[in-house]
Amino acid sequence: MEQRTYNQYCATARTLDLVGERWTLLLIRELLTGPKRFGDLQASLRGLGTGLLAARLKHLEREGLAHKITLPPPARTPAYALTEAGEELAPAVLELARWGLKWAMGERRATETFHPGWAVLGLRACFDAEAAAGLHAVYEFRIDDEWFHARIDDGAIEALHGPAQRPDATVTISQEAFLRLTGQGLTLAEAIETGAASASGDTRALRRLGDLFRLPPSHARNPDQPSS
Amino acid sequence: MEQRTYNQYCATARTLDLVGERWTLLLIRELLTGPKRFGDLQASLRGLGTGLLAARLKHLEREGLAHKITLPPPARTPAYALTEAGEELAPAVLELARWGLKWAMGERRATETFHPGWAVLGLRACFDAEAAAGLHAVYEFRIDDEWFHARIDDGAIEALHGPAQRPDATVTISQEAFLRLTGQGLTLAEAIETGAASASGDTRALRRLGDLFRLPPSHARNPDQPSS
DNA sequence: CGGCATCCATTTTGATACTG
DNA sequence: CAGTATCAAAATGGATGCCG
Repeated sequence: MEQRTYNQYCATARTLDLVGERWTLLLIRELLTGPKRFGDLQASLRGLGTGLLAARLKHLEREGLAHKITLPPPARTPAYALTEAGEELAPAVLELARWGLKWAMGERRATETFHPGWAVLGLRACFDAEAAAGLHAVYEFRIDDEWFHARIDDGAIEALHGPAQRPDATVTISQEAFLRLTGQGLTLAEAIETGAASASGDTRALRRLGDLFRLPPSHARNPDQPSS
Repeated sequence: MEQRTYNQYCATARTLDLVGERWTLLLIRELLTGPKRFGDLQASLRGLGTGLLAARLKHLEREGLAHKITLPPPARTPAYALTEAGEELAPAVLELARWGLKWAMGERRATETFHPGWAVLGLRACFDAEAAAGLHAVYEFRIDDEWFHARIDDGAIEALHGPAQRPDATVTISQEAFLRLTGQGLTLAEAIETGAASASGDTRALRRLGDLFRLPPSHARNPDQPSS
């Protein structure tokens, strides 16, 4: 299958031939925060059946965007990770995310699922390199039972699933509060005050955390309905 | 219709709900070089039928990404143009293009169509803002019977379909030669030497032209087949 | 748990014919 | 031209069932 192509000698069209089918870019989004297991991928992507997921993963493997790995001990379980080519789709995915933050985000709809990893990728989309000048710090985020870490090195950020080895600071927060943190005006300081979050570790690193991310001004027009 | 949604409270997924369907991003790509008429859009997108094209345009209108306009006199014919929200998809589309230039371009396949407008957008994707420091110039490109112009203002570039009002320099070139110019190592100077292109106008502006665009090193793995 | 195969109802698409 | 109507082919989704 998968013979459907735009048949255009155009870089955009060629890219969309590879990653433009339904679910594919969301699969890549999932893998951008680190390797994931088959079941975890499916759990994150409601509506994507096992058959189509297997087909999409095979496609990504065949095209050299992802590969099957065995997680390091003690896990030793199969998982999927991005190749270099796959990782390099990050700028494109983050641009789509930035556009969505500005033009399409609004309120969460009742039918919509949410996973903290998406917001962690949102951190990357909102990262302000200038604001991070001179900063070298590793933050750990514990959101309900999912842990993430972000490593900031000057103007660069890396945001991955899983605990940090040696975090400079740790933030523990409920998924619900984290959602408001990234999606709305709630600041980390406010979340801590109200008890929705708690933080520990290097105080200087924590003070800078709030300034590292900059949400684009929202111009979303239809915040509540899928608009037909 | 159009009720199919990922139902995820995620900026990337929301964006793909709006522009992730087949043809939609290519439609936006077409409009990024300026307003286009229904028929011209269809001519650029082989395989897209009139029915689907009409549906996609309606969708873009409903979502506020494009709108129907009447071309200024003497044309006075209907066309479609991007709104501000639509224009702002340019960074995402250009990132997809940059990825494609690096990882998916290779040789042109026998079945593939090509339109100069795509390469003009490629100029934007390859534009090197640093190299354009201090430059303010308008270039006109005449590629077979299609004319384009690029306005460079320091680190900014604008690349649109249609003639320039007052170009500083004009380059006339065959579509075939233009293709090699952007897709391969051929330089403008070489093209002019071999007679494939001719240039006129401000000499200083023309001399800088060749340095304004930087192709990413190609890592394309399967240059010739749609790979199943 | 990971992953493929199968069957089936529903959508989406592609191609073409047709109308103002 | 611009756009609708129509229909066949393909992709999707959902539910299983199976096998290591």
